[in-house]
Amino acid sequence: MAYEKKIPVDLDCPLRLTMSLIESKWKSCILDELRAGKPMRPSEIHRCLPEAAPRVLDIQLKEMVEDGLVAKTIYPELPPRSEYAITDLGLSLIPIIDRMLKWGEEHFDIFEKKYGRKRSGCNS
Amino acid sequence: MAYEKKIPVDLDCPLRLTMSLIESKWKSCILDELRAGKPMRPSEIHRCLPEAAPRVLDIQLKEMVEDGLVAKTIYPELPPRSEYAITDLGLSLIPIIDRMLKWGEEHFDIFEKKYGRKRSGCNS
DNA sequence: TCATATACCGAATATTTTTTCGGTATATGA
DNA sequence: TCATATACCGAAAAAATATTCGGTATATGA
Repeated sequence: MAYEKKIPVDLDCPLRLTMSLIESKWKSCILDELRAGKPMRPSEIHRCLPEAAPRVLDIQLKEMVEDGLVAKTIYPELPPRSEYAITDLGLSLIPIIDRMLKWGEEHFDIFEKKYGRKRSGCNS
Repeated sequence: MAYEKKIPVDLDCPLRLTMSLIESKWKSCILDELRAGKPMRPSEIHRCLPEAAPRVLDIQLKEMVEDGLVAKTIYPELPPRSEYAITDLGLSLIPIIDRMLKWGEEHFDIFEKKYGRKRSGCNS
């Protein structure tokens, strides 16, 4: 099968474990989108994270389901409909996401000055 | 030059900014090693993180210096000696590292059961 | 009829990250 | 003398990740 992670998560140490669950480019943003608890359709998530290629979101959502951070519901309709919702486990990561968000806001200027302007991407 | 990141950090959103500073495989572990404030020599860090290839630590330390998370002192001696110490900026990330560490400890069992045993790596 | 939207997947490509290997130079102790 | 340790770097290979493209199937509305 394509796109299978060799080692699903890193069990080397607790820190690496946590990191490995969220370090893929868009996972933290996905959690941030789902944090409110409202289930979202993939297309909705895509629209919120326009910088991310849809395929990557597919893959990362799938991994997050596998890891138990997100739950998927498929509605047997046509055209197809499915929804992703944050789980309790995923929710327990939100305080971490929050701190990172806050840290990023507080220190944005330093890095913008240092490495240039540009700004678009995810709407946090 | 080899091993230069195309985009030093991700300025798309505050969350990605923070993530991009620490998402490389060993950066969070390096911060965790340096958190106490005691400057460490590269060889010392290597010994604490035996799973990491020395070259990677070199590279990631260099990036962290560039990003301002870590400060480097070179002593003009022979054989060469240098030390890396966490900066105030790096220190401000420690609460995040801490939460991730704690989360990892609290949820280790789930993932160990799910994805297998194995345990070595960094000594947190 | 035809473009659009839906969710998802495989394959190929591109990019990034990590790792391995070899080399610089010099001091120390066996 | 010789292996070892020190810090660091470049190049190349390997591995992991991200991206792009095209395809499945079907309902809706123009």
